[in-house]
Amino acid sequence: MSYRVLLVDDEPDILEFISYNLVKEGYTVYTATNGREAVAKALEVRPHLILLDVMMPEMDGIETCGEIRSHSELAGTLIAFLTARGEDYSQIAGFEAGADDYITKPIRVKVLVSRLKAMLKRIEGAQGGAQAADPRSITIDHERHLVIREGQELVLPRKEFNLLELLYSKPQKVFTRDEIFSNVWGNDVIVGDRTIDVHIRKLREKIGDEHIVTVKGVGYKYED
Amino acid sequence: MSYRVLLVDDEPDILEFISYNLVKEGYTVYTATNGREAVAKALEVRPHLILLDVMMPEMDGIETCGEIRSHSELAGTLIAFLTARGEDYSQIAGFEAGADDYITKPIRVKVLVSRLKAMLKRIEGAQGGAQAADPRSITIDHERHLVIREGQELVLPRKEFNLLELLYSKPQKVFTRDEIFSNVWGNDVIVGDRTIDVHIRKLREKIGDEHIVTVKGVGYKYED
DNA sequence: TTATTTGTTAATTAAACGTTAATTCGCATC
DNA sequence: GATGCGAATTAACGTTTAATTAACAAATAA
Repeated sequence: MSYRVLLVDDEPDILEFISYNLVKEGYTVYTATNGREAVAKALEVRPHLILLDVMMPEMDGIETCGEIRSHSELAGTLIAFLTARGEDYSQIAGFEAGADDYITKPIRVKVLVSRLKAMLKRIEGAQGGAQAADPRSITIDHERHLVIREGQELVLPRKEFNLLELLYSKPQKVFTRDEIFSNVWGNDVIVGDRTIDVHIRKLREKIGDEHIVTVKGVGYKYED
Repeated sequence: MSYRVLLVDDEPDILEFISYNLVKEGYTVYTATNGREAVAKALEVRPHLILLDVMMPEMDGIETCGEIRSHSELAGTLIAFLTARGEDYSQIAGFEAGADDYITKPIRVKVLVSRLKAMLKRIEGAQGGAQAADPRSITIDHERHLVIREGQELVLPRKEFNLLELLYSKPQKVFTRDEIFSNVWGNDVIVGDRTIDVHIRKLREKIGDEHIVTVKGVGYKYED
């Protein structure tokens, strides 16, 4: 299931720009061009996250935020403010009003997306799947020597399992090839270069490409 | 600008709980799970305030506090102790060690936040905003092989990463081309003159021109 | 100015990694 | 001790990305 994001800005250009990029990232995007519309739409589509421009005619972002927060049906909805750099005061006011994050224009797509991801990750744990949340993507059952992915039990061959175990032991940490060799194969075994690649490939096939990231010239790491 | 708080506790759950709440309050939160990590992180991010669990394995809070106080760069950093109610005060000797406040678990979020606010208010007046130096505008995460700039994670190719690592290791020090060559390329590799320039250029592109300064006829240096 | 050093861009070369299929290994079974 | 079989490894080649060079522009110190 993809996350629903409600985008609120009075500038159609910005709306389109952000929308385009978020859709490309796999989000389901809804839009509104003013505060009232935003509240209505939020009640309708129950977005996981609302991206709210601070500066809007009539009902500004802060006010809209307050409005949204006053609806208990929307509790747990993340709100992030969009604002031009320099509107510093709004940061304070924004958090006060109940914002979860604060993003400055001009918008760098990558920054935006990574911030959204970080926010959404939070609710993943917090709400236990109530309305948002992808399930924790994979877990390892060491005892039964199983990998569980989307509720499904996978049996991995020994080397693949050990490799995954290692990477998974420290998500985000980049393991060099040497580290991988000495941990999975042992220091005295000499195997060719492609051996790791092939195992990585098989792992990716089974647990999903997105989880194992190559850092060229350095090594590999596991990501959720 | 939001205040930077460094949270130190060996319990991930507590770390997450407090962190979540402080972030919600608008603080920028950094974490560490032991004393050594805490000191390193403190030097890196220059927090306004450090929230330190007293009971930790290996290097306890008191010891960590002493360590921090011994770094003159961290003068003016506020330190608050976290401790379970009932722990023997005399044993703790927290204030002795240079603590600014003392907060007992179980933690009530509102209490915690108001105490932090009160403490931070003190430095606001006292140092007129010139308090704890700004953190480095970029940080290097060796483990994840990432450079973080304005909250944004950058992935650098190996040579660029190594080059930045070197310059960053001693900000302000001018590294000669020879030093750079022998450290980043090794003594036996021979590459052309422009190679460094090109890498410098790419680095500048990614982390911002202002950080890498040319000292003509001598070399390059990193500045914050 | 002029020589020297550095900056910039694009083109080239080199490394690292991905992929597939074929081969070898270890081990259980006949 | 032959055979079957999945796992592990190697081999060969393709692809991608990084590193280097080359050629020239710009800046700077003598």
